[in-house]
Amino acid sequence: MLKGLNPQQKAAVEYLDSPLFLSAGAGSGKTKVLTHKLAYLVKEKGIRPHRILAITFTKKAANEMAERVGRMLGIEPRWISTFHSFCVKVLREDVEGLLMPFDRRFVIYDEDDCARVLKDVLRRFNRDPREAQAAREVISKAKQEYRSSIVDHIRALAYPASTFAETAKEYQNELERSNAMDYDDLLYFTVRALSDSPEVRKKWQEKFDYVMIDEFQDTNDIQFQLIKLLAGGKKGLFAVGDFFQCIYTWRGSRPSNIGRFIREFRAREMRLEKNYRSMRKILDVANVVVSRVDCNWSDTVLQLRTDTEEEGEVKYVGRSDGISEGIWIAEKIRELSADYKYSDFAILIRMAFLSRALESVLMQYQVPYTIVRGLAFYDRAEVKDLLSYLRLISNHRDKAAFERIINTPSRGIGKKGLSLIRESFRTDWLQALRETKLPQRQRLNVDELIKTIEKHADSVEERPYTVLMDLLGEVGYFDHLRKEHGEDFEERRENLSELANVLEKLEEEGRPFSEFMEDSLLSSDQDRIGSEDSVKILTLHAAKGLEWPVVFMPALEEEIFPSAKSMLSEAALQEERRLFYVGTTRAKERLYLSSAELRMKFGQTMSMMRSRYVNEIREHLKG
DNA sequence: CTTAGGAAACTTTTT
DNA sequence: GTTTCCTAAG
Repeated sequence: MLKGLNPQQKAAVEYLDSPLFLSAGAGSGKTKVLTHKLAYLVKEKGIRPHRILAITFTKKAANEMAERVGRMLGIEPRWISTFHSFCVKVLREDVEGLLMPFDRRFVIYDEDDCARVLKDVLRRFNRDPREAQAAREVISKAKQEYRSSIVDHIRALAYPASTFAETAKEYQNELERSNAMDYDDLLYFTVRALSDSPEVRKKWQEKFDYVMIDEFQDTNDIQFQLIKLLAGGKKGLFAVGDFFQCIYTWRGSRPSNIGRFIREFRAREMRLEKNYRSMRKILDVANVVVSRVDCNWSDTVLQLRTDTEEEGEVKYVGRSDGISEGIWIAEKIRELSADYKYSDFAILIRMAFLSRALESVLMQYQVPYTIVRGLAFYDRAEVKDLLSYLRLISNHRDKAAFERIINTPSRGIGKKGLSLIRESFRTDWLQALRETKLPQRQRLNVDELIKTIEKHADSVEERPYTVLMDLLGEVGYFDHLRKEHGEDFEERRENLSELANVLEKLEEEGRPFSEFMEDSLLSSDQDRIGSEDSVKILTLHAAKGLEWPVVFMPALEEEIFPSAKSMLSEAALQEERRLFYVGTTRAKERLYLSSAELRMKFGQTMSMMRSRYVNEIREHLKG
């Protein structure tokens, strides 16, 4: 289990005397330490694999870790997962019987569903539904900070955040009536379950002999709370992180959790600074960037070292506009494609909209590419519509699903009809649909819908594919598509047949529909990176933890990277710098930086200034 | 209630 | 350049 590890890695694997924090620089082999440590605990220390809990940042990291450990041990430990999917497991077992307004079949709402609910609530309070985004952020933050009363906490905030207190209350009521949780709720209610019930706490504390957490710099308050509850004084506690790669403070990460972990758990601290990923020139640049990152809680500056003799290449080019920048990238990829596969290339962008220009150029040059976020498959309107039908059929309380499909295809139910139906809601939407008084034409349409829902209610869980195929005809969905989206009807039908394929496979394997929904909601962008041989285009955030032989970082321009909004605060600028560091350290052999003088933004051509980061590393660039 | 047309906002980053 | 929201006529 210790073979192939350097002395520092080996020390971290073997150390068991107290909780341990491992500060692991980019490319220093932290995943290796995590997997070897897990295997070591099982093989050398006789701990049973399912008594080890390992929490990772993304599902992709969890799967990879499980697979690697599986190869070493012959079995895959059961408890390698993300915070969110771990919480779902806890809640499915223990949410009932805790005086909580959910039952174990609760569903998870994505941002779209949450926005739907929030907009409706805001409208009822005579407020602008466009505030939904702001309200969502306030509510999310309050839950992440884990206050005993979310509503009181919001009321006490500074204006205008405080005005969302009532909104938050009603939003939560609506989620509870739908038996639905948002992403934050998964953590919030898990922590509540563990803190409120000594029995539940004991059960989960005793389940694990050893707890390890990856990417610790990006944990938030409530996640720290959860770890504390699970730790329950055990010394088998191991966290790995790198302050310099903390890039999620905007959504609540607390890099200070590192210091807190060391203090509160009296953890031993170890470091890994030897880099096994990047060639020398890339590391030189990364070290310049990292030396400018403020880190006031540590006196030792991170300095990555490597033994490799190979130099690699770092190059910067400036181009006149976004298109010629794209052309330069496409030609470079062509030139290098003699020595590399397409999947060896990644283009890392600061903002999603930057993928547009790149996309059209790569298409012209016939370079196969995959945009990792773009529009995710499950975000397509037609896919969401049909999934909402299935959701409503399986959970008659699902408000977001109900509102999505009640008038899709059109049943003549508009604002008026919808508010009548909402008023009759008592137990679920099926009941509300039955009891609402409606004009005759609408009544007939709604009766059809009720019949459809009732007909499939018992089979949707086991036979989602069969139900989907029936549904398409019964509600006349293709007619609706042809009428509403004549131009790209074919494309949309393709998407639906892809959904059908997925569900057919699910049905054949005998996996339930709810499990499928859960999986797709808890997977990250990274999980959607396939193994196909194509150039990957993704945001820097999505690139965290990944690596490629050749990395492009285009659009290095002021107001893009660093972003305009980050310039308002020093803390945000610091985070941008860390993000730039994360970007440069994704590259193994070649790193190509570029910028353009003119760039299309909001459909207008803007004149851009070269990013400060390019100037800072100038002496390390050639060309 | 639907539809068409036009204004306005929109771009950080996401489990 | 695109999506989303609003309005006024049918």
